[in-house]
Amino acid sequence: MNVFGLIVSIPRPTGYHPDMPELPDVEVFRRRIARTTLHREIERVQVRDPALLHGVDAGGLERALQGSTFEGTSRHGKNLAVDVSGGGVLVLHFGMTGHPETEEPGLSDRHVRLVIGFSDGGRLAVVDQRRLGRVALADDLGEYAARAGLGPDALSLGPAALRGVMRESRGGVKATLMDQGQLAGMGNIYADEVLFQARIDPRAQAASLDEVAYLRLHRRLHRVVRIAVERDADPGRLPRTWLITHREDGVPCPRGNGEVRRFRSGGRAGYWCPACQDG
DNA sequence: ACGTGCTCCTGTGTGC
DNA sequence: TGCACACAGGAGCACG
Repeated sequence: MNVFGLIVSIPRPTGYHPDMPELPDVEVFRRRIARTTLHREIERVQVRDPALLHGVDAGGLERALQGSTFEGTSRHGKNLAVDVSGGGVLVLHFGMTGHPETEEPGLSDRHVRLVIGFSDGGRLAVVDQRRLGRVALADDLGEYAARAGLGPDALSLGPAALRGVMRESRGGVKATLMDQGQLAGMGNIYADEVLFQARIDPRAQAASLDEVAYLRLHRRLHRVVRIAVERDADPGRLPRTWLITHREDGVPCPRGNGEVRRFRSGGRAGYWCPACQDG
């Protein structure tokens, strides 16, 4: 290894993903939008990328929003809804790389896909580099969730309900956790995190776990989401004992047991600690 | 009813 | 310097 090899091998923060909107991230988005955009008259709607619109065109979105105000927010899984005073909700899904900008958005940013301008000069923008996000209208978020075939929000499931979902599944525990039709909100990153903290082998069949493991799964899911939201889902502020900042094959386990391993399922990379996750 | 693999999409890093 | 390719992963789809 030469000097250049040393330089390029300086570890960049692994697992740092500025945009990976899963349940905790979307909850942070929701709170920010609730803090900053309510009760302000919508003056203009600028659709910069119609590809994000689902079931509505630019004109329809403009008619639904213009002159109205946002009056409240809700979240279901990874979907965020903003109540529109004229009726209905604006539903936002951030795909893999999306996020809302509520401060002074850099409007020249070419990744800005939607700008909602308020009459007081403020704005709400949707930024989405990879254009996998979605903007839609619905009567309410429950109606949208039903139409989209989403299961209950992951946080709304009690221990017995989560156990029920797992016991009825014939798939893997990680795939079931990420199945938005069973429970909505878990993505690749947080599914790995919850399984790591619950000490469950991600390759296990969902129905094969013992009762204690289901309880751990439920408890850890809630705890992981709560702490992540408290810390604005900012990986840099999450506990260093979490897997999320150690998503790299061969690095030491953040809990001090062996090494983190990469595995693949369904074309997706996952990470786990074989020494910790033996349940 | 599962998993797998492909597609959408853009940006980054790596190998030749 | 460029070209090809893998990878990132949310979600929907065809396939076996």
